Amino acid sequence: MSGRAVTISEVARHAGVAVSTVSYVLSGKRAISADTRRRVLDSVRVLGYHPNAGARALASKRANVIALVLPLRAGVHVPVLMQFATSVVTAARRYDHDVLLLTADEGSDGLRRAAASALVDGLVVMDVELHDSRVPLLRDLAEPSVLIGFPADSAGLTCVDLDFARAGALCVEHLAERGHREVALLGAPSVVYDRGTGFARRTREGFVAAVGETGLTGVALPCEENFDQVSATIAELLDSRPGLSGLVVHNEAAVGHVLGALRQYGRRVPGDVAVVAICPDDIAERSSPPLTSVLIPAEEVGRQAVRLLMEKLEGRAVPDGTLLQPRLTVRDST
Amino acid sequence: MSGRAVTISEVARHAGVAVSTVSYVLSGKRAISADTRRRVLDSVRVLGYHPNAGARALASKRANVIALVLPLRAGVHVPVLMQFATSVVTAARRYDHDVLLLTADEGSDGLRRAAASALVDGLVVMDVELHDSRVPLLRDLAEPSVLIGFPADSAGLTCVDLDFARAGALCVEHLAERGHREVALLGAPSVVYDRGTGFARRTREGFVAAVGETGLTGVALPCEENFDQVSATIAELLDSRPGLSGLVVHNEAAVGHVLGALRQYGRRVPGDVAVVAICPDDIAERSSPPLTSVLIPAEEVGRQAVRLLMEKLEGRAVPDGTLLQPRLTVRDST
DNA sequence: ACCGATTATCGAAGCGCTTCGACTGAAGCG
DNA sequence: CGCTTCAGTCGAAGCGCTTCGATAATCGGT
Repeated sequence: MSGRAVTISEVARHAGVAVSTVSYVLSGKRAISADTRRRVLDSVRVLGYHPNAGARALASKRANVIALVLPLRAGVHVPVLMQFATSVVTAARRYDHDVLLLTADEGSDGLRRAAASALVDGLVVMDVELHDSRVPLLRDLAEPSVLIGFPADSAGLTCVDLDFARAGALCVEHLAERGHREVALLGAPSVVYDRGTGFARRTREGFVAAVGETGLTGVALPCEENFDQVSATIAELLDSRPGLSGLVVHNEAAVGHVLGALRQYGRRVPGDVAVVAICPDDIAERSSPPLTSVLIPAEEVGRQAVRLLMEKLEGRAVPDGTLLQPRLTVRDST
Repeated sequence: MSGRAVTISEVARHAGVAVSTVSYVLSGKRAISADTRRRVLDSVRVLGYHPNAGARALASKRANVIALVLPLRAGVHVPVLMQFATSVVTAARRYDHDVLLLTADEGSDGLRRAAASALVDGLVVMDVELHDSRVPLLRDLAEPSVLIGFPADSAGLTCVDLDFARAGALCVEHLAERGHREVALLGAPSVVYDRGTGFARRTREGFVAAVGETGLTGVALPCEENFDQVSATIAELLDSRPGLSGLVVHNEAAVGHVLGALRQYGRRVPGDVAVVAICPDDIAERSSPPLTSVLIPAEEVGRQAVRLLMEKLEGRAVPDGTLLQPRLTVRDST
């Protein structure tokens, strides 16, 4: 129950200086003598001063808050989302910014409101689809934004993402190196492709292209997320392609089921079928056997997104697209 | 690229009224004639006016923002966390509030900073442990807060949660009704119990108590989250307790593995072993067979937390503890 | 020892909003 | 019919901060 909040003028009085001097000590925007600085900082500490965010925002026209816009869709793997979110928050704090959480269900209006009311200085928009309704708005919003994911037309926007095409290709190349000749991709549920979700489609494209380039045989299939359907898909696959010996799984919710189904049909991993997953490390590690995988570098994507946004807030120019290179970790499944 | 933001005085000029009149139209705090109201609202629409959040916060001493404090711990199931988060955001928006995301890694300082700088009007703190270091701070913060989860000593705090003890008991009662005499609880990883996580311990207590009351035989075991360890635990369990026919699983990450292990050892569900899970519906539904389950009503918990916080912000008194009653959905596993 | 440049500090003017008190005219009342 | 009452509106005073320009005080250079 601290009483009324301490204001800058109380700090000034306590330190025996002008209000503006306190402000300059705290912001560092003008030279202040070492002696004065110390006295002011002491007073700040003694009184427990915290600048009032609203007043600061009003006077400086900077809220020091960025918006994080999350999707609320089926088929996006939530833990990965959460990794993005926490890395965005952590990164933002390093730039002395806070994060306001906006969810997609308020739609574009939510973005417009937050931006127009100067609640936030900029936006990080997650899980952008190929034809995303928020994109036109972002394009002509006064506030800068950074997208995680690439829309079909990314002109005039700043986007960051893992290079999913490369990730898909990397998996194929790894399997090819291991001597596999016939491979398959089990991807997202079909609804995700239909919706035009960039990362799913791009992974598939990368997979297909790499299959061509390496001279392998391969199919890419969507993959639902319940055990029975996964099991049926696997059964059909094993049946129709007896030469199949390599599997790429790009579906966090289904990897466990895939392994279960293979076990069910008596296929050993990696003896009979090698499996590469595109998923977070913890999932790969707690599977049996631990899976060779390409992880989504959520932490880095979030960090880069914030860094780019901060650069834009400073008025600096930034590259339009940033594609992070995937890395494959070999474990026991290939 | 909307130019400079529209201010209330531009709206006032456009509508031919005083600034204060516009303010009263928008807030409804004084009577305004129907005619004036219409003119003002028209101007607001035409000009695309959005009140400046900082100015509003400064003048009214209300930011209309609440903080959502998320944990960043292992062993908490992330999708459930996310459900909480989105329901908090959605609920807050219905009260015309936004949500600032704070993560636990900033610790208590983060809470203090957000509160002291008047960035937020109140806090919702998720996943509170029995002995949570944030609790003392919350207790004497000027800003109201609501906890999701119960600390050991909840005096002077407002807490909401699912009644996990009841949830554990409910599972046992259901198995007893189905005629099972010997049951087991597979809970969280042991680290979660050691940490003093309320929901894990309370579920176990409820389970144990109900086993006693119904006259069944039962054990409660922690459960790690990788397949091989789950498989070993199940093997040992089946081996040491041949009469075992009912399983309660309170571990979202492990349910899939549990079913896989039972399949591996030739046990049919529910023929040989009945399984009840405490987990979100989507996990229960996409398992094979679909699991009888008690779900964590994340949506309702979040909504209630926000409601309670809003009541406190209005200065109304609220109950200290709110326990939500669990409901069991019968599916194909029992 | 005087001058322009520098350095350190102050005072005051807002930033855009809410809210209080005051004012006006019309309605209600005996 | 003069008086209160009240609905409807206005003007102005802040809210706590940043920032601009001004003012002293200090300094090296000559």
